[in-house]
Amino acid sequence: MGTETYSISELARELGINPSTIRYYEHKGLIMPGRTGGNQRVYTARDRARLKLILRGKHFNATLEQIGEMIGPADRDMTEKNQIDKSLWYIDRRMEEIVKQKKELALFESDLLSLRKKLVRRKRELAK
Amino acid sequence: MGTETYSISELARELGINPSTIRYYEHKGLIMPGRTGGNQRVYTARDRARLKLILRGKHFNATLEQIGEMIGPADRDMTEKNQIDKSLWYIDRRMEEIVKQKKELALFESDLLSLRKKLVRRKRELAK
DNA sequence: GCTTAACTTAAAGTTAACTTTAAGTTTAAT
DNA sequence: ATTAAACTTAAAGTTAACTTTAAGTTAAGC
Repeated sequence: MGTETYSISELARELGINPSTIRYYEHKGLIMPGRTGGNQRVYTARDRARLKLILRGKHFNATLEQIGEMIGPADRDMTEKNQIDKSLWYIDRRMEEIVKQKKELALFESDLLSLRKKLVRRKRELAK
Repeated sequence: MGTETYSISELARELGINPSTIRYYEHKGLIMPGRTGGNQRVYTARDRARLKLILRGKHFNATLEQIGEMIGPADRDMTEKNQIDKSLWYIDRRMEEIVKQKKELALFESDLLSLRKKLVRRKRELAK
């Protein structure tokens, strides 16, 4: 029942990142896990989902700051209309960028393909 | 007739980057423009094409080092079979990554969409 | 010929995003 | 109860990719 929690190193191992990186994200305000009696960090499924979202965003060039703006502050429970509107605004901007990125990706792919062709042709020249 | 050349600042302006950035790429071995009698850099159409390729690669996460490996050294005229094979190998690796990147992009897009939905729902809750 | 914008180099400075370190504290296993 | 692994903080260190600076040199317009 939705009560599974993780220590920082479990989560880090699962996500393939350094525990320090997770602490760094916290330092930057992107997550805010709970603590045990002895002050050690405890991560919930929600924290894990946030982290995955952060990593996915990172994977194609969003800065941590942009990601923070999209997913909203970690502490607040997103109960304020203003905050929701702000997040929505950033999400919509990012969606526009995704469209652009898709186009750029296609262009780069075709650039690479034509570079590839050129190289193959040159190689054939050399072989003869 | 294919003889158009550019100064560093012309090229920088056209590409929307800092002249220092172009010098930095040269420092890293990615381009190697000619020089005037007075030692100032002269860029050809070929240099310009290389730069555009670098910028496009950058736009979605290739490091300068990876780019350098794909497009080959700036000085050599790509007349050596080994060098061509090396470039081809890196190009093919990058193409594989492009496929992955496309998938990730789609995943991120759907993550963002579901985050968006959640936010809209919560906003509606607050409004009632 | 003079001025000034654009260029030259090499080195230092900047920023984002970590990563490492040091010196201690907590938890888990025996 | 002891030991070792995992944790804690704050600060310093690292890396890539620039950007800025300083002290000159070259080129273009008048």
